[in-house]
Amino acid sequence: MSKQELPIIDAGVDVSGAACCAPLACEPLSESEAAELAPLFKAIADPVRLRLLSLIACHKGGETCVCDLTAAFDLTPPTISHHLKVLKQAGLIDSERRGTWVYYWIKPEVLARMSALIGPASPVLAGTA
Amino acid sequence: MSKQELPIIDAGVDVSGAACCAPLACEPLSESEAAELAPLFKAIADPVRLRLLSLIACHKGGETCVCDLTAAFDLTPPTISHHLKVLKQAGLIDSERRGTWVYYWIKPEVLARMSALIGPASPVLAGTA
DNA sequence: CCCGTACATAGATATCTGTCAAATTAGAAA
DNA sequence: TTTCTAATTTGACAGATATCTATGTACGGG
Repeated sequence: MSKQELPIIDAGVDVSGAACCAPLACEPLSESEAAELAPLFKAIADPVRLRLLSLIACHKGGETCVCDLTAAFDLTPPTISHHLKVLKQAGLIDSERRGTWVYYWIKPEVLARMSALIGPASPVLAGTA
Repeated sequence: MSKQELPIIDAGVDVSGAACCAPLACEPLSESEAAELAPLFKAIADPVRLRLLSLIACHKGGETCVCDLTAAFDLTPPTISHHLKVLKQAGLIDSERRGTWVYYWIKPEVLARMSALIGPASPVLAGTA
């Protein structure tokens, strides 16, 4: 948050006085906000993890055991376990062991926050549409 | 789309007849859908590119010249150019050269599609909330 | 035409990431 | 306890990625 409050608006003005760009409209993401949010998107920026998330979310009851997830891919159990760990460490899912099996479920609030951030009403990404 | 229509629901049933999971609720992402969508999220899964997108989107008039973007970072112009290329190849932004400067703008439809996919009303990620 | 500025490309390199095989932990059942 | 199954951890390795320097291209002004 140190060099981020520099007047970005003043940039792009050459000596002739002709600005190359219009000023800002909404408030852009700060460096620290971006650093905080990027890992969330990185967690779902993989086809396997996207499908894992989808499979977990679509399960009636809201939770899925790892055995079902592993069965849906050509990948080895360690690889699935790795991807689940990435999703969990990002805060997108949570898990609990019950007996032999481990169950995973999604945390919808986090997904909703990410969705809102890139959605049409976002205060940091409000499009021109 | 080959092995994806396998009965995932049947997995997780052990010999004792006790299922470890409930069946599916909504329709999960297919392998090809995930392969198509993941690169979109990968494009914004970087703090620099997230801020670039935000800076571009927040610019009044809907477009920004590269000089402004480069000025907002500690990175070299080639690095910014690289990230803009990644965003453009993913289809999130577009650009045009006008005289000396090159202008970038976002494509809100694509962002909106991504937002809807992970949002609360998603048919492939409908949460338990 | 030549020069300077804005931006992109090419090449090099250090780091990160996805995957697997092998070993490990946790629980259930005999 | 011993054994079997479910899931995770570890270690290794190939491939991707973010960044830089150096070079190239496009445009405008003398």
